[in-house]
Amino acid sequence: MTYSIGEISEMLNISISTLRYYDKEGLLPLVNRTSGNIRVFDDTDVECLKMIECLKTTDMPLKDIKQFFDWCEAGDSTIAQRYELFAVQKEKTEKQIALLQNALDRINYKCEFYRIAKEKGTTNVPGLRDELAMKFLNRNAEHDTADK
Amino acid sequence: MTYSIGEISEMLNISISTLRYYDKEGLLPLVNRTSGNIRVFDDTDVECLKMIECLKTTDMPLKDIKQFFDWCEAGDSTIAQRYELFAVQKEKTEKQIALLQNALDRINYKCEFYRIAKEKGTTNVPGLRDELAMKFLNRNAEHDTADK
DNA sequence: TATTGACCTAAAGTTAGGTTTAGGTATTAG
DNA sequence: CTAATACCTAAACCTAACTTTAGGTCAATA
Repeated sequence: MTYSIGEISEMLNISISTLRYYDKEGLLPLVNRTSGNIRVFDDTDVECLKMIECLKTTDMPLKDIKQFFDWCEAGDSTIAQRYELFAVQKEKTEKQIALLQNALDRINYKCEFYRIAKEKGTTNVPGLRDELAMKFLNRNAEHDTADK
Repeated sequence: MTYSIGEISEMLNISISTLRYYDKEGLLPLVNRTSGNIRVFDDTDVECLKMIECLKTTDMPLKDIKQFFDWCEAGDSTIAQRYELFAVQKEKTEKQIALLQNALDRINYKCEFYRIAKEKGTTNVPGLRDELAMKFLNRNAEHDTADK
């Protein structure tokens, strides 16, 4: 199966200009062209793009993704580097998930805090501590006092 | 307890120039100054900065973080908006974690693939499929054929 | 008193990862 | 044959989030 750039754009939800940008940056070294210079994508190009999306999700910079594809092109002599790249990315991604989980816990606490504050009509809820909200409350109280 | 910008920078591992940038962008509306115009941070400023770090982890843009602090300053009339902000961010973060987990699964597969490829000295490992590696193998094979 | 180190501002510069624009080519439907 | 649509390149532009630079102030120390 082959696809035009427009079809790939629809399939993978990547804008046409982004696909061309990736190509220009050397991230799609295997894309063929017609005699009329038009890009022809096949299923393995789709695999490449899915790998790009996967690595981009983990915040790998495009230049590192390109490095990976360059190593792929270079052949079996670069297997160790490629292994290393994924081993490092695995570590980074696990850390990133842990950080996000931590952030999510704090956000859940805030959700709960504001859910109750919404019910009560005030952030000054006895028994529910929120340093940040308290700071603003105190600041506003000082203002009010100063105003008098 | 109060802290200088340098102490805060060390404590939270945020560069001094970034702290000043946040202040300039209005993300630290509550930081006091000495008579000599020097910033004096207190523990609630530390809380603010931790909240900024938390939200930044979840990829919230600084302008949205500023919006949150602006709502905090505005007082109880913005509780519903603040609740909504955290509810939305909770959803986004859960999705982001799921995406990352998915990417991690693929990366783990790649690690395993390259661990074995490293052992065997080739990516052409029978029984272990890797579309991407195969593409490069085939391409190189075509090259070799064309070269003859 | 002089120097050192930490602080200040404003403004320019940087980087990644695109998008937009301008001008042109290729393919297909009527 | 021609008009519409999809494709092409090169180069300029854009945005977020910083960082760097240049020129100056403040505070403690020798």
